[in-house]
Amino acid sequence: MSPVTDMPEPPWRTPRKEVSRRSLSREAIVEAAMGVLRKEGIDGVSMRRVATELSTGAASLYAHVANKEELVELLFDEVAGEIPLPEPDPARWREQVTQLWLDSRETMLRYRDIARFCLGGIPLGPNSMRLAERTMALLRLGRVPDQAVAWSVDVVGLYVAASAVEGSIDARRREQGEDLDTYYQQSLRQYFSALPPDRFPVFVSLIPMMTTGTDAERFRFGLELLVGGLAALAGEPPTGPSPAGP
Amino acid sequence: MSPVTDMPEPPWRTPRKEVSRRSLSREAIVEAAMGVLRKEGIDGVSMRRVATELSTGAASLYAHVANKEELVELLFDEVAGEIPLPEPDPARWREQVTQLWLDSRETMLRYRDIARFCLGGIPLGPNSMRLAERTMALLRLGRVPDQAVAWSVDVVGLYVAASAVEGSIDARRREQGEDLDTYYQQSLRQYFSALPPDRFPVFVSLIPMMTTGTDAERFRFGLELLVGGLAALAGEPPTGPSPAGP
DNA sequence: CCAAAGGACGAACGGTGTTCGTTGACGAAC
DNA sequence: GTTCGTCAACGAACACCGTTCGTCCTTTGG
Repeated sequence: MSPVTDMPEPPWRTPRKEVSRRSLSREAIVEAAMGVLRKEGIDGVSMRRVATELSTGAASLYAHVANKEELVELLFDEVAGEIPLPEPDPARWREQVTQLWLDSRETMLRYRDIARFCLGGIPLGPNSMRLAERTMALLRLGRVPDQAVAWSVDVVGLYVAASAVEGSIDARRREQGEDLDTYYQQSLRQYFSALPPDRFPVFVSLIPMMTTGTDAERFRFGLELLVGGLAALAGEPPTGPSPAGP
Repeated sequence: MSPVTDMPEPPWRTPRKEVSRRSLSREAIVEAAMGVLRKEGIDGVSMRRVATELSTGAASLYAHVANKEELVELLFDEVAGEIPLPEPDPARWREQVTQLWLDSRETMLRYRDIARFCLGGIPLGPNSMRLAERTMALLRLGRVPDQAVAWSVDVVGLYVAASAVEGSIDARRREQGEDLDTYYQQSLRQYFSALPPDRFPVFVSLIPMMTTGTDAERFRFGLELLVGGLAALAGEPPTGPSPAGP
């Protein structure tokens, strides 16, 4: 069409080599998708969008990836690979497992709302399995009963993922404009304040404490509830005044 | 087009009354959407699908509902209204709050994957607020510290919703064919068994316990971890051998 | 009785995941 | 060296999705 593209190939260039046609690969697709995920979140990762990133069409991806679900699985496992794993130390198992779960949430959060995948199917990729193995090893080192170990990895995984999803929503709001975040918080507080105190006495009286603390602090509160329960199952004495004391 | 529809109205019928045009309403839309939700899950609830159920077009819904998000909010609150609320009894607060959260999960599960909404924005409808109020009242009755009460409703809500989402996936598989469910379980067990035991020693050794128990049992395990933690914060003595003992 | 108001609705816009049929380049066999 | 089969690349299309626009037509207020 345009004169530029209508120009014949100059003779000193081999006419049809370019960048070697067979350039697409599973790794390239995952890498491109990770870039989109990082920039725009999981909703930005569409087959067309990823294909565009590789300057091709969506149909081309299906030669390397079964469908979008499989692509997301690959993405999640890539993220799971970035979670730092501790070297198990029996004396510090409780601290280590807590830190591991904190790191899990934080790593997921670095990739926006990728955690939504966890809640739609158990992660089974190699990195996810490594994570599960290490988690179970830590709990067993802490003398947590076997049945509790087996269930905890699922139960706590659910909680971590759910918290990461909630955190990603707040993070999105925060980055889309600092004002929008405070506006939202204010309108929420306003809605709460407008509740009829006779029908919601407890709720209204606790409004100040509901908007207290960051997502990360609330997450840690729940996490320590869970880990504390596991420690109790392991026969450890309860910690002193315990978390979230006033 | 067809001869049938081309027929003129018979004279003994008032020509343009039919069923009284103004028939759409917010309630009718929510009711229709609830029907679709019950039958096909939240993914089945599209504006077009709900409109078709009311034998109209999608555009007609927007006069009564701002957008799909608002419709889903209304749906969730409808579901929240079906959760049975206990009459608070100080002596049995722990049992009551446990039962309340068990009922929450079960009620959500009756409406497929509606719980996915919880993880995309805090429910603020009247029934959701009633639920939150009652939950906080129970915890306070149990002498749980105020800050813990305020955070628990969020933290445990996250866990309940996440577990309901996971449960809905299993439920879908179960109803789409009993065979498919057992096939999935078997192939999962097979995948686990094929893991190299030298790299996944703990995981492999615990495979039998990982596939043990129903979703509801696993949920209860985590729930009792959380409630136990809250009871400890309230200064109550720990329960005997505690949940999930072998 | 007429005019303003607003619900109903068909059509369209720009997106989505996925499939189909064709093209064209490569490696192997002859 | 030529032919042939295989398979990645790809454009087009299908069936959806949420939402908006403009128009019709009924209902209501004056």
